[in-house]
Amino acid sequence: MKTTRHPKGGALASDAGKKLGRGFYARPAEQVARELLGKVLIHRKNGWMRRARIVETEAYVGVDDLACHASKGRTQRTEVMFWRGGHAYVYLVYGMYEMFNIVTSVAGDAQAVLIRGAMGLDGWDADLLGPGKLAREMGITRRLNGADLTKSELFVSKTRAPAPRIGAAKRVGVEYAKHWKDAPLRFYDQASVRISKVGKALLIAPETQP
DNA sequence: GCGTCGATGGCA
DNA sequence: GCCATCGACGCG
Repeated sequence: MKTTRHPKGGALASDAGKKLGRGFYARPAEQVARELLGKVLIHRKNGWMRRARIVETEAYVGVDDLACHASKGRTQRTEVMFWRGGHAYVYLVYGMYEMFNIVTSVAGDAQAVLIRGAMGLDGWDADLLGPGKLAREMGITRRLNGADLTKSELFVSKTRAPAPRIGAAKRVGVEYAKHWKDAPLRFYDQASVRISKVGKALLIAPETQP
């Protein structure tokens, strides 16, 4: 892609590629979480855009998954998780960090993928490893809760990326989730420099293709 | 490099 | 009372 770069990193918004469509998101969270690795997340604003390659995700697989917010039921906070796939679910944790998730599957089946890490593109040298930092640096706030990624200025590019070598591990910060706490639903690109909190003990056998 | 701890506010 | 977190601080 031919791009004009912003001095601090980022590129002209007009150079953004096509958005992934509903079909991509209307599938189980685990599959979407794997296939999001290597894809490019874009947030356009004021004629410019920030692009980042996704390197780490986590799947939350529905009301039966005790780590999934939707397991608490359909509340004001979890409402968008019950919408059809492709919407942003953004919420606040620990009083200061916004978590950016993408709702997946069909309406009524509350699954979502938490975007945990990415690498800045277009000369953008931000630290996007960790969900709190990623959302903050990409300017993703609760204002975008419920946004439709198939139509919004926030979206994932359809551009084909080389399929990364995928590692799986247990999810972070879900020790309370009883028999779900060790489920291998965190996925990461093994070629990525560093992944947030990937302890050796957490690693499951490497995998190859989404 | 690693363990511990506090910040800070929404939520059930 | 708990968090799908992060950064500062103390080690030695």
